Amino acid sequence: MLSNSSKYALKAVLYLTLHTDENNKMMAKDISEKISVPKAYMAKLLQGLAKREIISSTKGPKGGFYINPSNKNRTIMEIIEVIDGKKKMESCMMGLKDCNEHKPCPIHSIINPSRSKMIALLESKTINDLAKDLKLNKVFLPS
Amino acid sequence: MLSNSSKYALKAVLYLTLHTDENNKMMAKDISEKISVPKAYMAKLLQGLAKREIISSTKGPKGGFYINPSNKNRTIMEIIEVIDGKKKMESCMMGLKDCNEHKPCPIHSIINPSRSKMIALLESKTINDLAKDLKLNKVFLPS
DNA sequence: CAAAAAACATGATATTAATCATATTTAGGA
DNA sequence: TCCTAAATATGATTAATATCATGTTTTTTG
Ligand code: FES
Ligand code: FES
Repeated sequence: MLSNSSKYALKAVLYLTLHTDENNKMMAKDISEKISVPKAYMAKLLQGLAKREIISSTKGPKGGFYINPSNKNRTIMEIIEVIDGKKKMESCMMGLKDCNEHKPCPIHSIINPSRSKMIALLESKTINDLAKDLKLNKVFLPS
Repeated sequence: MLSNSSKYALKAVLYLTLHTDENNKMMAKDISEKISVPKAYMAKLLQGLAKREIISSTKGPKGGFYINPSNKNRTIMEIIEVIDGKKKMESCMMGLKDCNEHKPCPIHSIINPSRSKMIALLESKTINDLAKDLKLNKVFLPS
């Protein structure tokens, strides 16, 4: 439902939101250490996120990755989509071509209401929302 | 969240529930064709399900796989657990060691209520429940 | 009892996802 | 301007899933 890569990406984006801005950038290597993600893998993910403008980056000395104000308004779902693709979460869990009320699979009624709720929330919450919770110590980032 | 193998297993079990009993058994090959699952893979899955007594089987000519009355009371979750293992569905979606209210990850409050609901339903619905829906044409099995 | 038909057990291959490595480009500072 | 530090692009390796193949055991039937 959520790939490993998405988890790492989300962790990284939240970490960056808490600890960086235009004049406090951070290198891939350091981020990877802070959130315990393999560094080369982290770098690749961050590059992908930067390309899609989920996060910001600058090259060269004193460069690095960071979050600027417009980045903060991305929703959680946007991050997941960039990594896993749009439809992964919405596809039929039993393998029907498309998942809908009109021709539901046997577990559609079990899965779908909860999943829809979940998706709606992921689409409404921004990374800034979650960052606020983190600052208040209401929630915790995996080591 | 739900492996390919689990999907196939669930499809197969439901198909068997509709079309077999002690004196109407079915071979792996035929089941695989009916539900469009590669036959060797299907056979392996069915053997695993039989070993854990999710379905029944007999060897030799006129043998095959089938569902008996006691098999029918298994829950959907039991099938998923046999294939994917117990904890796969309950683990933290961001990678925290354990998922609980006491030390939640940033998306716990988004994910967990819906997921708990889903799990509870999967644990309460039996394959017989779903088979009834199928008979009434309320739901449909993937080709 | 012998032969054949089926599941069973086990291992091999292929595909995909995760991880690693490295050469290229860009930007800052001496 | 040249050196160096960083991201970027691209591809290679490894690990995990999914898929395939084959020999062994059990049971029915002639
Ligand atoms: S049709 Fe299968 S989950 Fe909706
Ligand atoms: S703590 Fe992460 S999903 Fe519950």
